Amino acid sequence: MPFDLRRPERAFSIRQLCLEFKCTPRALRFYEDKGLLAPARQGLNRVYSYKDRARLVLILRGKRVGLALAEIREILQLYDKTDGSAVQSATALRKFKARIVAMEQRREDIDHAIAELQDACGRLEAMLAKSRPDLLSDMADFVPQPRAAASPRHV
Amino acid sequence: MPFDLRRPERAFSIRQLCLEFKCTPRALRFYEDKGLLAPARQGLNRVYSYKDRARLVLILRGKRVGLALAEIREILQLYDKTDGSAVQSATALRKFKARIVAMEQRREDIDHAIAELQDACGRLEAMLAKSRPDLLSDMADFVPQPRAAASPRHV
DNA sequence: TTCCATCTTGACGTTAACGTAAGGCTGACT
DNA sequence: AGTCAGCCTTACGTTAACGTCAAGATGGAA
Repeated sequence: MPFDLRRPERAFSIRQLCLEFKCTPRALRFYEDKGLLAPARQGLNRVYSYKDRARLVLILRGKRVGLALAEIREILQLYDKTDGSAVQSATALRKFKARIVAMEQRREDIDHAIAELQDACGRLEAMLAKSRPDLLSDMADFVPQPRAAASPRHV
Repeated sequence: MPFDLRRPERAFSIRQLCLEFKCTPRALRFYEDKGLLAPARQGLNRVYSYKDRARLVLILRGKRVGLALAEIREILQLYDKTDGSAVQSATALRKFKARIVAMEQRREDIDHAIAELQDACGRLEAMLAKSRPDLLSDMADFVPQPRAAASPRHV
């Protein structure tokens, strides 16, 4: 037992993370190549810490919301530099705020899209309810919100 | 006056749409190539109707929320087939609902991301308020909403 | 008529984000 | 000792979404 196994979950192999997050070793190495991750090494093998794992969570979430790896890296670097000089922190703060604005814009896009899809669903259901109600029977439908709750408060 | 100019805004040249939506002619032709748009022609030239313009709005929004063109096309085709057979409509309905679920997942991702960024902002601002309050003066800050109860400090 | 801007259709180039195959190290079994 | 799984690096291939010429049609202004 070469290493601390009392808390075996404090370190992860590349395979473990890949299984957990449904991605491939190639992807993780690629992120490393691009400067988004920097796992420790045990010989040649990569050893991912909890911090690395947390970064990976951020990376994958960033990807899901449509950010490019370069943008995600920049955000992660801002996090890293949070304890730098005051001027650096001020710069970081500005960029964070810009990011937030952009994100909220995307959220509105998503709300629009959802509203439109729900609208289409509503029309389709109304149509089918008249013509072929039998086809509606096995649908796992939660009724689309009574229309009032589109996107009430902008956080 | 070759065409109806009493409502000049009912038809658009490729350039007009590009200016309005900040994209390039190449992009619009590309979308056409991929089956997302099908503008009319006047000779060789493309003439975009209001319906085409509406489709473009959907396309661009889809892009912003991270959908691939192929996915957007599928959604647009579902809209188109809404008036097809009942069975087709039922299929469309199912797919719409799946889309909605996926979209709501993305919305949660975005909410997470925003929350994290705001948390980082909060910490940075607190830090700067103590060390260099002068650097905070010119920031266009709306204070990040009081949130639920301050910020529960689990990373 | 000539010229220019704006449109068109190819066709090849580019970037991002990996996939995939080739060849090699290394520790654990058998 | 062999071999096998799992990791490594290197390097070329692939897909999406366009960008970027090149070469030609066209309609209006000088």
